[in-house]
Amino acid sequence: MLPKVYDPLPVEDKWSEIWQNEKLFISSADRARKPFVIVLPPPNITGALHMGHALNNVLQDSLVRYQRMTGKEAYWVPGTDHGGIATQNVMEKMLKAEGRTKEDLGREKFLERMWAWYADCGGAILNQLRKLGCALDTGKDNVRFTMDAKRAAAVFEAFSALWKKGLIYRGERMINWCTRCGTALSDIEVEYEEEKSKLWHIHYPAADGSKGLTVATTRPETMLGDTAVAVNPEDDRYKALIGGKLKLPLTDRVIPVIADAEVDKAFGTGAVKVTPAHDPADFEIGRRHGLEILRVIDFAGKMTNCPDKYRGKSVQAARKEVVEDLKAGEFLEKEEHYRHSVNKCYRCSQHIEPLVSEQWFVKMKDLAAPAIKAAESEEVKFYPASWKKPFTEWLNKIQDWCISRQIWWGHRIPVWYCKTCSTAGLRFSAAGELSRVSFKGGAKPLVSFTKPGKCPACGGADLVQDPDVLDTWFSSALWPFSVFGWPEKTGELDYYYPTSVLVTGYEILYLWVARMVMSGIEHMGGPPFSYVYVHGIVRDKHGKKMSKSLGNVIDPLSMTGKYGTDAMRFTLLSQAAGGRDIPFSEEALIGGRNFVNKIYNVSRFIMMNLPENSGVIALDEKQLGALKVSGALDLADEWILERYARALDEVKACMADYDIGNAVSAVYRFLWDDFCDWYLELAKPRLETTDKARTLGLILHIFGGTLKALHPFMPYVTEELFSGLKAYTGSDKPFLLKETYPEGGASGGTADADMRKLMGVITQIRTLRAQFEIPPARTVKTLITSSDKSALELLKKHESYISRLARTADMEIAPGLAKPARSVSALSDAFNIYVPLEGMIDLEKEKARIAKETEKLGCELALCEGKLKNGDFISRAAKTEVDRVVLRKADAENKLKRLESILKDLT
RNA sequence: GCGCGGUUAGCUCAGCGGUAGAGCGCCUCUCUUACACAGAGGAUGUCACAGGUUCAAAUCCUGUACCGCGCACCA
Repeated sequence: MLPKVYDPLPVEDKWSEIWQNEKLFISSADRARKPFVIVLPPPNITGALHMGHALNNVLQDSLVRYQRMTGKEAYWVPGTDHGGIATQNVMEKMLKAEGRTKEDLGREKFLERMWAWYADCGGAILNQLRKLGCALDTGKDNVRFTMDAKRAAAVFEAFSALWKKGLIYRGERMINWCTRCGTALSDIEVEYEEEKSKLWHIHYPAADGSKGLTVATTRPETMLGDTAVAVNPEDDRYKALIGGKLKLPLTDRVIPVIADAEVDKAFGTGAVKVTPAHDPADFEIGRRHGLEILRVIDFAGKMTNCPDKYRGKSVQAARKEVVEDLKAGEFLEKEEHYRHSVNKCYRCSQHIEPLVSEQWFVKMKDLAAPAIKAAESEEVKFYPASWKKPFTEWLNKIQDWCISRQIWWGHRIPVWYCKTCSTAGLRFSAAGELSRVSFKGGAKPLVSFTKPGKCPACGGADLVQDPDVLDTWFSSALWPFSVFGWPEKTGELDYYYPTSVLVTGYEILYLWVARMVMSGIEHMGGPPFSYVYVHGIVRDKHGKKMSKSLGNVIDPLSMTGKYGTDAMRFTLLSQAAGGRDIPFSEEALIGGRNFVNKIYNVSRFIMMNLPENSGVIALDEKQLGALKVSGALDLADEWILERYARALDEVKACMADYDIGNAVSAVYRFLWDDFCDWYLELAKPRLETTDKARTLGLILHIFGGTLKALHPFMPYVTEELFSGLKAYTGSDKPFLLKETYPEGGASGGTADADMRKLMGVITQIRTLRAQFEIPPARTVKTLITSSDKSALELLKKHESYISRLARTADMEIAPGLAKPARSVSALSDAFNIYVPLEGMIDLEKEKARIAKETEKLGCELALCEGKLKNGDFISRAAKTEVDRVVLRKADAENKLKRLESILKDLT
């Protein structure tokens, strides 16, 4: 005897292993079939997968499996991402726990550790993806890594091509510097957070001893690097001072007052201290006016180039001291409370220092233009479409991309320098490693994948590589074609590129998606995918972002362990609609688990009824067709086939729109509401008769098809149950993924309408029973009458449905039946239903029921009458609508009349 | 400041021009031989607010409020 409750774990372990061993998910460039390709957004090898990954992967898996079953050569390309700064940070933390730093190890040893970590963590991630049921082949030769040899070749090719086109350059610019990570970041890697702070008003006296002026700042410590004060040229308060000199407090420097139209007269005091080295806006002012760039904060976030007392102090400490000293010197006019946003590193949340530094950049304007066009023309189409605008707007405002990172883990910049020729431009650390390069100092770049044999200028062989690595997103940007071996012209590349759809969260739309589109167009001549399915973020149940510090992280694997993978997939998918964020709670998984159990129990029910060794009994399409033609099918059979077809049609329509959530719930509703609650209940008695084989055949046909239909969404339970029924369904395919997705093609016959009539009657009788507290086990006598003879015939013909599902006995179905005394009544369509209840009847209760019903119908009638009296409605509304209202009115009138007569008889 | 999304049953959300829906929760009855992770029945909403368009508005338009998220500026 099968257990009553489904146990997912052994099933999942079994199938995930079999699927991998059988190489079920591998794809070959089969030119006879249309490809459907998704490249997996490669997870960073920073640790375990989180809920967001689970959602992302479950969505992709559903698409891939569905497309595979509808006949496409579906391929989901797996891989992992080295994850640059994020992963290096993980390693640094581990080293810290050992009491060491990466410098203790040195670059080479550190990288060895990183590769060992990749082997562990990368493997673990693939394992987790397998557990989620992902149709990814995780075999060694199929899994890519953003830093493996082929991807390294792609990175070099891209860098070199952009360099040759003059799109990559090295320059001194204002960049975002994370003092904790010790590296430059691109503009989109900075996050902003509102913080309470102060606005300090500082008086700068004039150099000649006159009054001077007052500036307002949120960063007093940067005054040590001021090289001017700017005012608006139209500002009458300061016009006289323009061109004059000010004495910079706390220093012995004198700085000019300059006029710049960008200065907002209304903000603060209307006078701006200008620190070109440490503020992007000031940098621009400095550039316009040829101001000196005086760096007072170094790469470690410590003060430098300033009076001794501040030197070497942190920015925070210096700020405090500077404010105190200003106060002591009576330069501080006031302190205002002020809220403003501070820049934070997206990887470590520490403050970002804007500083001027020499870095590698990619010129973006020319690359962005065709990408904007692709989005606007919908060559690349977004789901939901609302992402198109932010996407193009971001590209329109794009700035050059800082691609160099001062970390060790990543693709080393493929640029070499001759020690002899470039001495002035190179700086070495104490350990003898090249630590910084300056083109301003004369370093001459040689772009090469491997170390060049000799310097083309002096013939010397002493060449060193640029110490920096590339932004991790540089290699990610190439992913949709690097995975297929680009720049080699491989068969895979030719067959699979461009890919079909990219599934990703909106948080990396600019970091990743935009850059893939640009690189695809630049290097491959066309966008890397035609659709971008943008999903939301999985949040906690209060809508808060899950984070370790908040302690609200839900681990997907512990959830699948507790509720089963299929349950979690179902829950995520049904909530994923519309690309919005998903508030996720453990309780939500219960619904999914219950559904899985329901499916399992259908199978269990079927198994219990199957004759042993019967061979194939499921009906195929041909047999069904024949039965239909010969009229051998019962109304319920016709009905369930119609509902089944309609559900499948809905799935098809939804999937075409990437509306996976609604596709799943269409099958859910069909299986649970139609198939289980009505059809199986009606089929039960027939399983005791000579109709058994035919009924079982139909059940197997539909249930087998439903399992196929559900398989893309809930792969494990469907595979397990389908395989258990194979001997009876006659399937010759080893796996559901090899089956053809069932087709709908609902015909719109009369079965549904007829069945609705019966269901209405049944529901009414059930309601009466419940309201008059008739024990479920007890049968009741029931009379059904109507003036509609053909409708009565329908009931008469299917009397057994009613007696079975409403537990009636001695039913009388005939026209003109009088309401028996001491009976309760209900209306359904054209039917009057009477249930005699000697002794049990509560007259007042029945009267109240009928009164309530009468009131409802009265409202309905009034509504219809109101509409029909309205001349505008008659003349302007669609004719079908007017007809409908006329019918509704007639129906309400008719029912009211019947109720009235029932009430009269009620004594 | 600009933009995007949200505001519907206690909770989470679907519906997006023709009589308010689902799941969970709640109440009543039932361990009826697939399933109590179930079945049957029930209660519950001026669809944020104000205008407008329309014969008809939760649904379209405009504005307001509140919530969330981007982007920019914040000296």
